[in-house]
Amino acid sequence: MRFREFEKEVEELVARACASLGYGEVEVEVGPPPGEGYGDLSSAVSLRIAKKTSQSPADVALKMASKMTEEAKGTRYVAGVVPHRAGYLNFTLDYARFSCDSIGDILRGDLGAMPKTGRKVLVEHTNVNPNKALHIGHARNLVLGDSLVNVLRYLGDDVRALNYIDDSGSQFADVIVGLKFLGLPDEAPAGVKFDAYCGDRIYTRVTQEYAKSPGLKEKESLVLREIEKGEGELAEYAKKIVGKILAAQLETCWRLGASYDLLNWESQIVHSGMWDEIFGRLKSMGVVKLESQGENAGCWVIPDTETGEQKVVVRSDGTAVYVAKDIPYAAWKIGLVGDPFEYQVYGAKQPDGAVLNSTVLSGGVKGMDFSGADIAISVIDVRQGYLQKIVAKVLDSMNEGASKRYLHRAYEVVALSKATAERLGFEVEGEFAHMSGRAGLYVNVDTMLASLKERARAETRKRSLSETDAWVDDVSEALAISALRYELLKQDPDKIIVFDADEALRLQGDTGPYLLYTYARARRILDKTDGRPSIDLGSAAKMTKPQELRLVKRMSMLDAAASKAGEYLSPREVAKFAHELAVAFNDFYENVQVNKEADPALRDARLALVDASSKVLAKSMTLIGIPYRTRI
RNA sequence: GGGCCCGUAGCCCAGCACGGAUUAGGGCGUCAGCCUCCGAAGCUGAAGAGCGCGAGCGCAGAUACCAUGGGUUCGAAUCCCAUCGGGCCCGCCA
Repeated sequence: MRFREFEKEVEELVARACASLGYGEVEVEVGPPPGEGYGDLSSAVSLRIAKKTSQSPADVALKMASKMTEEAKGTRYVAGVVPHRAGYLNFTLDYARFSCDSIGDILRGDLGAMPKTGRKVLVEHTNVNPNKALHIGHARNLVLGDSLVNVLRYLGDDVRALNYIDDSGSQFADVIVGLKFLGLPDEAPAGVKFDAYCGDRIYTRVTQEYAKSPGLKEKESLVLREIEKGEGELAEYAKKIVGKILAAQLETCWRLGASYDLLNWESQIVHSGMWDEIFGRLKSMGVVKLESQGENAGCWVIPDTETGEQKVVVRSDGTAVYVAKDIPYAAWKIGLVGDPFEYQVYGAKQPDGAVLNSTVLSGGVKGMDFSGADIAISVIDVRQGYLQKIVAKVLDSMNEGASKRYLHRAYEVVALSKATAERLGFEVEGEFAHMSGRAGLYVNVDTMLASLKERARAETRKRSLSETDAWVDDVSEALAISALRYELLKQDPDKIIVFDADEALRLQGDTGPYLLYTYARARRILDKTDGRPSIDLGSAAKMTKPQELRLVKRMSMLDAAASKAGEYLSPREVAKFAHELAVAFNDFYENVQVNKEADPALRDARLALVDASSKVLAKSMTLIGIPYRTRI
């Protein structure tokens, strides 16, 4: 987008000035000025040069500015260079030209999406154990991962979204225990989703029963063994149940706007033989060794040379531990092993129309080009950091530098506020309580969305008395999704989100609905006009109000926000951008008349600005998976 | 014992990645305003970041201010070290 071009011009000006004034190689950096009245872009190079050459920063700035003023005339967007007495160089934008170009680009459909990079990226996210409904902690994972997928695609990467299903773990096995050995029905009661039924009524129940009757716990290992074997009546039954749970979970995922390209199954990774191959290689390379003494005697371990500790990877009974299932998956992703899988269409329609595939061990097609990515990103909560590090270390030992291509996007958990946890019937000592699926302490996404939707519905109905119920329903759904996604995305991933049910129901202030409202406001202007959005250099020059200029400038920074999001694997940069753009638009809206403007050329230019900025807002919302409506 | 993360107004957060220009921004809440004017899910203003008390004032203000104390620097909310408080991880569970 055009702001980046302006930046480049400024960087070149500065670099040339440094060279011609004999300052030598200086790292040119430009950034946003601290506030208005300091131009549109600033550079502190003069401070650095002053230090190097022991001159006063103001003098350096003055010299450089006078050098650049002449050259600036040859640029497209740099209107002027102003030295500041503190030693900064401030550059101002030629707004007429800039507005004309920026708005023109966007109206022609150029929203800053980048050309293909050729980089193949896998993003693994969601990964909910198939034994319960998604709770709001899972939603944080999904929102982060799904938004990241969108952002990276916008940045030109070839991205596949992966969802890993742990269908051979104890959490899932416990559901089978409940169904098979506690005699619980394998149909959910009317009105209850199957995933919620399994999580809320079976899994928690089985956990309680384990405490009461120790014999039952043996059934868990029986189920695990049968599942691992992969054949027989119990295994077939488990397969059927996992499919039902997954289908219910995916409904929620899709409702949240996520979509996936591939489902990976833990059971298939185990059966694929990848681990045996990798294990063999690790043995011959001496990365793992058979411990002969101490408490790990009889186990294959990875020694940590720094701490002297060991991580067991194969138990003394010969079975592989959890990380040993993660290692082949990771190696498969970045192409350190051959692709043993075949692929089949999973057969359900996703919201964005993308085809969802599933791995199979036989009966599918080969060579779907999922494995062997340049970069693999795993969105997994911070508690798995240690294990992810071990995985990365093993990858490095298989292939020098491999861990640079295997990235863990960690994020902190979602906890429940004291008030919310207590309302669920739990006693809380501190300020908040960690969720626990086992204990039944969590807030399901579907439940939360239902509450949000009801609140949104009441508000929407109040404002639109003559609309149909279907319309109100659609809008309320969009508001509910936006509220939840924005809430989970806007906060720093390193910080725990303390979720408070009341607080989260807010539809005002810095929320998702603010974005929808702003978009609808903008579209309203375009609906109500007789004019046509159009712009040329002459009409662009008539837009001189600070609110107009701020809006144009902000709008042209979407690509910069997305780049930052991609660089730091942090899509909330886009959420922040969307919010800032919405603020800029509302400021414009309150202070600048569009349809009442008497000068038709200026009116049309403003219409063009409204059209363009609303398109950018919509695009930024799409990147973070927030739906928008022309009216709400 | 080892490691990771967090600590910014009553509450929640942004700013920290690359140290700089100032009133350290925003939301919630509180108080006061704005719909004969393109949608009030919006916007504007005030109070709120140190100390004291009769809670509104007073004291500060070459400046005090981002948990506390040091350090680096011409310059620190931002970098480094230590300390305190909170959370998490370190299993032949997954």
